[in-house]
Amino acid sequence: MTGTDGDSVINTLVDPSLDAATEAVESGFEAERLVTLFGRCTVEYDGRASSTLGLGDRHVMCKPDGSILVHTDESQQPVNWQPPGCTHEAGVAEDRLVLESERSTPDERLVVRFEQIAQVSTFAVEDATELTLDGTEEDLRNRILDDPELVEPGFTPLATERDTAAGAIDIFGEDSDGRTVAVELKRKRVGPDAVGQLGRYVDALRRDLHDDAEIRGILVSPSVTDRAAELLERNGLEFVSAAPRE
Amino acid sequence: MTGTDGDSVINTLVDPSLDAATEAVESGFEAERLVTLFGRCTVEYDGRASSTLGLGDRHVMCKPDGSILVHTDESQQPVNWQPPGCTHEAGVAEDRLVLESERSTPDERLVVRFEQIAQVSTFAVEDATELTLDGTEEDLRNRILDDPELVEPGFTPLATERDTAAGAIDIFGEDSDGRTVAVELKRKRVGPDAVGQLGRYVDALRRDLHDDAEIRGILVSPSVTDRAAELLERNGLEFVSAAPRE
DNA sequence: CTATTAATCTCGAGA
DNA sequence: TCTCGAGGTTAATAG
Repeated sequence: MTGTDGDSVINTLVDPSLDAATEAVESGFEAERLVTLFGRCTVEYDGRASSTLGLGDRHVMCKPDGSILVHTDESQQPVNWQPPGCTHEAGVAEDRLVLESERSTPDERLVVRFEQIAQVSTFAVEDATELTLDGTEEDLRNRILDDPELVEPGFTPLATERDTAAGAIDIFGEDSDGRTVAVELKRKRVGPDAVGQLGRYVDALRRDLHDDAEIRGILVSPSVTDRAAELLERNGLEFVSAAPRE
Repeated sequence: MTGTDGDSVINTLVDPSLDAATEAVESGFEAERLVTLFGRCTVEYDGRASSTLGLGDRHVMCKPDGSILVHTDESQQPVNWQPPGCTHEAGVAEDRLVLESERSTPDERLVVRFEQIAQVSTFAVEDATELTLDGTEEDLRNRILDDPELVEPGFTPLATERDTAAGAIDIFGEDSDGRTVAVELKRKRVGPDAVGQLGRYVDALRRDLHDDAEIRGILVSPSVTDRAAELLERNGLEFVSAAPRE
């Protein structure tokens, strides 16, 4: 097996002694490596909420940015975690490897106690590249700024992220009759919440502009739910179907 | 090293050959084990959105429930993933280990191509216990049902999850004067969205009950933002401060 | 720091 | 299957 010393890309121990495991984790933290453990453990969390998790086999990942993830064999989401910026510590208590992760603002603490450690690995990670993502709300905005007729013939965008007392309007513009138009963009099918958001912007515009001119609110998304459609109708708002791509 | 055969709790290969790695991953999928890989790879995703990720060292976890997670050394969130229910496949193409994860409704596909594989592990996971979590919205609801005076003296809960055309009201009840009260609960400080939600419930009640009786809407949370407070005021809604615990 | 909103949000419940 | 709302949401961005 390669990588039993701390300078290798990988350092892996299978069924390690308590001392060997502790030393591997500590030196992994020290060297700012990605550290993973697999074994039988309990987990306690206290902070914004609090939780306990009884004994079971879990996969624990500690990242050099201070985040920690505890995964079971189910679900995309970790069963417990801490966000980046936490301080990790490894120690031994009552003959068990104990991982502690803490942060402040808010005060939060995660403790993992291993009854049995099946594997410890530490990895040196080199990753220069970044993700490029398409099909976001920003793509939908760019599509509409490129071709405002997707909203309606004669629509003229005047600003993006135009600020109001209720928040920023995605696209602020006017229609062919010179009426003010607030456009709210959503990349996918939306429910009543998005209609409420648009309604608040239109209301804020009416108060901000305090004139009697008609102000239109248009929700642009691939589709809306029935309740959202009702709410649009009742609030005198409009809907235009458009998607971020295709 | 223990666990080089597929029946052990762990099966780990460090710097494996392409064939050995492929065989380990395939037998891990077959045996419904938790499979992890670490190595230099690219990732492509196409589905609800689409993304590409260039070469870099990443940790990949495939769970027996069909989920897959690709982690870099930063961030709590995976850089790419698929939800549970996907079909995993491992294969070799152009001298590289390729993992493919697919699902339908919606059609989504994730492809990981390894240029170099530093480690492959498969784990047999036994985990009978479930997480217990405190400090949730349900805890806040139970607190208030135990002691309705937390809302106000004389408040009487009549139903939880009371259905309206706009959705379910957390706590439906009446005040000491017999007026209908809709209570919306939030476990933490809230913004304008929660006020909109409460407003929709109250409006729906007014339409559903179609009488002229006054209907009160009360938001219960630890605190509200300034804009939320304004919006409450403007919509004739009320706020009571309470938290899920302490 | 706080506030606001997007997200391949995820997840669970209910129809 | 879709819809809806909670979440220790997380993450990014603006103030």
